[in-house]
Amino acid sequence: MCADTIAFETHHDHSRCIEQAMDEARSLCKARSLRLTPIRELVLKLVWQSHKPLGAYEILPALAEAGFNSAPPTVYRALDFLQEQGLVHRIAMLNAFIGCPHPDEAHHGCFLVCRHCNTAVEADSSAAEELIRQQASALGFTTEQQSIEVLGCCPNCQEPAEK
Amino acid sequence: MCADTIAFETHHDHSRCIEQAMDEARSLCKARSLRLTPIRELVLKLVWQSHKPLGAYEILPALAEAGFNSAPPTVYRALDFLQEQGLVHRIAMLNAFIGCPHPDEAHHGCFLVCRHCNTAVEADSSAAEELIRQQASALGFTTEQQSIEVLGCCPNCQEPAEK
DNA sequence: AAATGTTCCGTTATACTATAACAAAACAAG
DNA sequence: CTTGTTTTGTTATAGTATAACGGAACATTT
Repeated sequence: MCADTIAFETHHDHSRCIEQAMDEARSLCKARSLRLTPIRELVLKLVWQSHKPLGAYEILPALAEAGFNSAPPTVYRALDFLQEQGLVHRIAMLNAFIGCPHPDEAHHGCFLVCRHCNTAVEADSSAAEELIRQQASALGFTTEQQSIEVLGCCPNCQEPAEK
Repeated sequence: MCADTIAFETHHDHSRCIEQAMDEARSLCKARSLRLTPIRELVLKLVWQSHKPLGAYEILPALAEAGFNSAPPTVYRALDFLQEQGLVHRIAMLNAFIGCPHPDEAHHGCFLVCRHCNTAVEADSSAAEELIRQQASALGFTTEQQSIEVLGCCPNCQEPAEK
């Protein structure tokens, strides 16, 4: 499993994560002739404010501060767009959204979410996914979309916060 | 992957599924000295009415008909109990609940949900789970709880309802 | 630049999902 | 039968998400 474990590196330069994500988003939208509007850009940036999944309603106040309309449909529309383009993922267990570190390649991903610090890492789960796909296929089931989510304890929280 | 694919068998005798599930629940609760109260029993039976995941609010009217109080906390309390005892699982993608065909063994399970007919099958995913657990472990992440959910098309819906 | 069709956004209302908090009832054990 | 515990009733509210419609912004063609 290769993963962007940078999220688990406590003191990484997070501004670079944000910059890179925004750059990728811009070039990806350009390549696809899609409009990364100010709202969509801001929502993406807010989601990338940390490596912790963010609820839709946590985004609203920041939208309001930035002078935008801030009713739920606004943020959900932006999140829908970003999800469709693979720029963010939704974590169903948490009803929350997290930025995708490699939106170029189509994938589902496997999310490791720490119960203690709430940090989530997206790990490549292609081996497990393929295994599941094949086993489902043996039952006559055609896989269209997978969701693999793991709750547990990240490396930083192992010692200090037992239970 | 071994799975109770009976859910995909269109004309199976479903009353036997229900009976077996209720029997197992009764003996399991007896063995654990827990009370399978009338409400809990009814909720479990309702969840087992079909092999399609059921929303909590779809259970309420049936509770009311049966003469019980039917406010949300009633059904959520019952569902919480049933989940804790492994008698039902919650499918996060759907905000819905489904009966567990083998509540005796602790497990997470992998749910194959058909987009068309909504039928869900619980498949054993221990191989994939172990793979994920090991890979997470290599990143220093301790797995506590896994959720594997698959959307797709079941064997019965393959031909008729393409897209 | 004006007209036109499309996409995006603002706005209001509402649906759906889930839990908090506290009192009353049922139960189990001594 | 009394006491402590578990379960249920009840009211209220929190949290998550979408429907529907009109208006604004944008891209394209003339």
